[in-house]
Amino acid sequence: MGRSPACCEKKGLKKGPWTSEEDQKLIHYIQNNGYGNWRTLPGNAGLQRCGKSCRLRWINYLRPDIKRGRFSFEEEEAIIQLHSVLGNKWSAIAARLPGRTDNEIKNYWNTRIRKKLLGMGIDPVTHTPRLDLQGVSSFYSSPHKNMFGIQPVMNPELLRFAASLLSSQHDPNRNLLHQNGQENLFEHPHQVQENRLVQLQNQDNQNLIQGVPGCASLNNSNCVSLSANESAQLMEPNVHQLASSFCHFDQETCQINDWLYDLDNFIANEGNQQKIISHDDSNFTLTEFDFPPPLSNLSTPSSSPVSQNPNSSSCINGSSIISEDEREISYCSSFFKYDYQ
DNA sequence: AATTCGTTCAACCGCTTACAA
DNA sequence: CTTGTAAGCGGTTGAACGAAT
Repeated sequence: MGRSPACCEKKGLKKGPWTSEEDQKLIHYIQNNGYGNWRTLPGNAGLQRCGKSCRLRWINYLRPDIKRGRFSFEEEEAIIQLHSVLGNKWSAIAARLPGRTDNEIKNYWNTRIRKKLLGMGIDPVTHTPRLDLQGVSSFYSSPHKNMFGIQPVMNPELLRFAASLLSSQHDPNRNLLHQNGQENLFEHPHQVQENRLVQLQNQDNQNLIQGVPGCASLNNSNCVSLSANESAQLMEPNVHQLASSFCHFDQETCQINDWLYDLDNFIANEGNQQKIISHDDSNFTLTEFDFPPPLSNLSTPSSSPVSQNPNSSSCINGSSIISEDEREISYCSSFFKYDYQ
């Protein structure tokens, strides 16, 4: 492919912070002429900058529709959810957060959210509990505040469950998951093509649980079971799983109020599939979605607002973070349910 | 008051992608 | 099909700032 633009290598062009005079020149020029050609823009606008620098300055700072200031809690939550699906696709994430730039989100992720997740024992890359940490499970299940003064924010049972599933991937002999039955259970208005319900038997999952640090409390519980094939599918190493990490955090009282519904989900993305392990009062549910087109084909800039409703479903596909079109694309051809009680 | 350390974020750099010739 | 160019993207850097010592 081609090299980077030669304009960046030209000598005599100014680098570094922009002055207000330069800003005014750029704003004035774009307001009158638009920004069709960044290469020729600097010369036409009377700026001693390369087009790349002008573009960046406009997009990240001068654009009139930029929302500046602190990220709201809803925005932060949206970033985490979107990152769990899209990874470091900052521009794709920014496209779903009106008024925020990719650069701003990237910075915010690297300086705040990433540290927060690490502090809570969550791998910010995979969004899974960091199993390398000793006693991570007890960390989550502790009724006390952790070292950061924040109460555990995730459903500890869900964490254990996800940790169990994760751990089983390393040992094919630990196929404790057993498919028990099927039935149609779910019919979504968006043309679900194939529904599947798998009731999971109560099984002795000692081996599985013992393989997970801190999961002893699940001994004798009724662990779910997948077929070997399905288990292997779910446990692909490249699966991204979201241990959705934020909750109702009352900034005034500095207390965790309750589980967000969002917090009871792990979301796994694998190729064109998304798997969500969710939890309600008595059941864990594994939901599997097919994405006919790859994620990269999901629409770009959407003006759909970020959900402001804390009660909205955490299912990424079902939230308003993703546009109706995308939602339609995302809805699945198959639906698995694994009960865990 | 001076220095050190940590954090933030604007800007840069290098690479990839898209597209036209 | 190949090549060159512009635009876009993500990782990284470093100046500025505030807090801690």
